[in-house]
Amino acid sequence: MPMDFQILDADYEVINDSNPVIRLFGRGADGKSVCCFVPDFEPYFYLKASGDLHAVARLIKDTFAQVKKVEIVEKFEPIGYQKTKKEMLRVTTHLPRDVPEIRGDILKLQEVMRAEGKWEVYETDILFRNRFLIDKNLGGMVWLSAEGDPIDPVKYFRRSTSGSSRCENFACDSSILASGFKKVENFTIAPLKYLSFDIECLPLDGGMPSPDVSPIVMISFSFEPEYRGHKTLVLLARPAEGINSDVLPCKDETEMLNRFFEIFCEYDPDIVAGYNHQDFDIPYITDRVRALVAQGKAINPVVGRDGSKISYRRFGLLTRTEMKGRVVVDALPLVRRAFSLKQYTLRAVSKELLNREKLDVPPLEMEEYWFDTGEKFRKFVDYARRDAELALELILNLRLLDKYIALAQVSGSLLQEIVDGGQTSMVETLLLREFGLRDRVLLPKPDDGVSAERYEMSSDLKGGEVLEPKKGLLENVLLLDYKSLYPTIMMAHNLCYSTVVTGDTPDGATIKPPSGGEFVPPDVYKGIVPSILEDLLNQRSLTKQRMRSTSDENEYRVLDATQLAVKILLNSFYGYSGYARARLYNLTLANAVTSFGRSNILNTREIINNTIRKIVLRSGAALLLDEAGELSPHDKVVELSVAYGDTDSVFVHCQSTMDLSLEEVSLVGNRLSDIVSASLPDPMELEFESIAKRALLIAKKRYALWLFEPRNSGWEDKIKVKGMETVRRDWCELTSVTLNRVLELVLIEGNVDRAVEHVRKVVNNVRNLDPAKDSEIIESLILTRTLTRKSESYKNKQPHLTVAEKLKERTGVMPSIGTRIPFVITAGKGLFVDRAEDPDYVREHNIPIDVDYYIKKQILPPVERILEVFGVKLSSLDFDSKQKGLFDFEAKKPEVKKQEKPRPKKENNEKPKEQNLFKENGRAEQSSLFDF
DNA sequence: GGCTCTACCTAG
DNA sequence: TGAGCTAGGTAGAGCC
Repeated sequence: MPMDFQILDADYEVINDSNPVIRLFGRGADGKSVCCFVPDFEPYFYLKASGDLHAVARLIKDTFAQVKKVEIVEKFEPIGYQKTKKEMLRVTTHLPRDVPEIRGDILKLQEVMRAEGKWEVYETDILFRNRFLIDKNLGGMVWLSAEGDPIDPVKYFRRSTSGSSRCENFACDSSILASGFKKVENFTIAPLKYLSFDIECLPLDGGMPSPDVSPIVMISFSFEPEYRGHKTLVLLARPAEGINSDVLPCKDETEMLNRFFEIFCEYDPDIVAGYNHQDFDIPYITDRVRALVAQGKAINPVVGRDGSKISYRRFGLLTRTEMKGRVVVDALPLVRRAFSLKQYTLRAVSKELLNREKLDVPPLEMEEYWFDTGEKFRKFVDYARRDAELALELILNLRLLDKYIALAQVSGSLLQEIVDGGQTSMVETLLLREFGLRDRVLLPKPDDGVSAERYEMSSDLKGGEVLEPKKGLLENVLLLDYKSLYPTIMMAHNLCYSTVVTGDTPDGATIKPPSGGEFVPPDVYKGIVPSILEDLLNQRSLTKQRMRSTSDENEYRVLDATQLAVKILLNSFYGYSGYARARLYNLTLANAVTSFGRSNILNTREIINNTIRKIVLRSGAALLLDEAGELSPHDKVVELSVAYGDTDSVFVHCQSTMDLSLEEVSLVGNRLSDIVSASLPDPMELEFESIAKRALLIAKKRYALWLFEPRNSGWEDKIKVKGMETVRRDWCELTSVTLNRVLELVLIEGNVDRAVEHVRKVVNNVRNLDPAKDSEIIESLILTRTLTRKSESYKNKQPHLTVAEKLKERTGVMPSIGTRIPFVITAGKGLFVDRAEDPDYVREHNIPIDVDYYIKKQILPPVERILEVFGVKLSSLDFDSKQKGLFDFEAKKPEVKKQEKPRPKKENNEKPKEQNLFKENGRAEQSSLFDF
């Protein structure tokens, strides 16, 4: 009977020291965990040699015992348009590890052969499991239907010396030896099992615990679905009585650890979650087990589905863990990537995203709590439990994995690689597959020297064009943008590694980008990357189509994640081409893409400003001047000018002597989109996005819009802020709240007077700040900045570095690189960097705040940048001088009624990245402090 | 006050 | 945040 399962992980095992067997781990539709063994797949790579290839082939076979066979094949080289394929050698080895072993030495045969030219090896650094997945057109989270007989992995591996000890603990529900398999289309996700865990250590003197000496005293679990009726479970490293049922007291730490591994394997999770467990808990457990074993304790730390033990590897600062057959998912980096927050402590994240409180036990009192027998002990246990719960809730409630699962499916990379890494592995997987199908070989990864050289060169890569904004407050601004600009440029102009002219000269005309270089047109050779992009684009529209027709909520979510994943992949190829560590790096290509982009946006501006110039609105139609002919008094003439644009967007200012309704402005928007799109090569398209009733343009990459978007038969409005201090995390909340209010008053109510009045009040309140009374006010004065490097690598002092070093002095623990450090500026003399202080410390010690700094450096400059558009001067804001009536900005009432007050509630899965003033919960809270 | 440099964060 | 890219604004600090 065929077995259907979703591929979670893959690797290989060597049988009899001679035959590699692929192992595919997965979860079946029936809920069973599966290991599927696939024999008979062989490792190989390519060699470009010169001279008599038959002789070279013989020499290779004679020289290397690792080589199983050598064949002559016809292949294109990786980069450049080529008229014909070249003969190359495909070298098959016995074992996967033979490939890296001989790839260097094989090149030395060139001397032996006294051959001309330069020999090269290709595809020598592809992991065997990936080679298999790529060649068989499989991939991570793909559904597979496998035929074959059930086997006992223990017996199967008995012949193998390397695998025998491990497979004793083989942990899959079923194993089969595949005789055949095929990919299955299935838009559901297997019933995955999620487990998260968290450890508590007893540090010495409240400092950082060290695995050599500091014991693990508790391990908490959270399960989805339940484990034997438990949603959570807390293991204790000591006996205890009178504790509820979700607690498992053990004799000692060793017994607790053994129970941990037993429960772990019995539960058999697919997803192993935690918060920062990749960097902390897993390495700690690994080292602690090693320390205990060294003391003669017996611990069997199995976590892998194949019976492998817990382990980790450090690459510099980065830690990687692997649990065979499972996927290790650390919620911390996922939350970081998905949400722009001021801090990423579990406490801050839970509060912000789950609206859940983390419980707390002060580090210095942990010992006291642990040895307590009453309330404190129970608190400690609940605290541990809560942390495991929160980690799992983050992943499940926020659906953090959906996107990654879809990315795995669309790109063909394994889920673990995608969760751990960036775009590189996905792009390379797609490239390898497509290059293979088109008989083109791929380069190995460049070594560090080559990457460094390329890195120097990358200054030769120019990016997008940013148009100078028409600064000030504008009414009726159309927002148009190019849908997937760079991918569509690559498709439209056939830009690819395989079409760039580097050697062979094509017959006929070529495509010449503004940046230089030449590319062959698609009828000469259709580019590989453009083909991949085309497939992705088609896949996206098919997915969207299916979304419209499905009524199944789960399927809808999977499809939505899929179309998002496709979009991400579409946009990854350009970046890869200019990435110094890419297998395929080509600045001619990368520059061609951006240069077409730049000339495109400039052309667009030219067309709108000088070719179209005006649109005539007449009986529900938007006409060009030519089409309109003679004008009548009923016509509305709209004058167009591009007010701003950045890379792929254009803001068009619509001016008329008469009032314009949103519907009328839309007519113009649709017409512009049609005209400009028609002038572009397929599939490039300028889309009409939305209308800004008012737009405040401050500088390049800094603006605020009062946006209207069509929503079933009506309009939905919101404020969108880009680049300004309200969306920047290195400004305090008081700044963003104040600025948001100012923007709201100016953009929606058009009332500059009230904005000025508001700022005055805020300034006054800060001036008269009484920190003893308003200790919580400090909250809104906290700035945060990321610690980006080691102390010694900073050339200048930095406020957050000052604070980080103070923290190290006080607690003994230096915050790690990548942490966002909160700080406030305290009163005193001297440089401001020296007056940065930890907010908690300030609160505890009642240290006065530098009120002047907050007024002069935090509130006024950003506010002034906005208000100076209306002629308001800074001096009028700081003092209670009476400066009313100087400016009289009379706002026209918007002709479309604003949507009624109740705004959509902030949902948990909504990214706070995009600021919406009305959702700013800060406003209501702050109003008692600053806004009366 | 203007200029240069470092540092950070954001737009796209 | 040790692996996609560039463009660009603003601040602090040191220098003239």
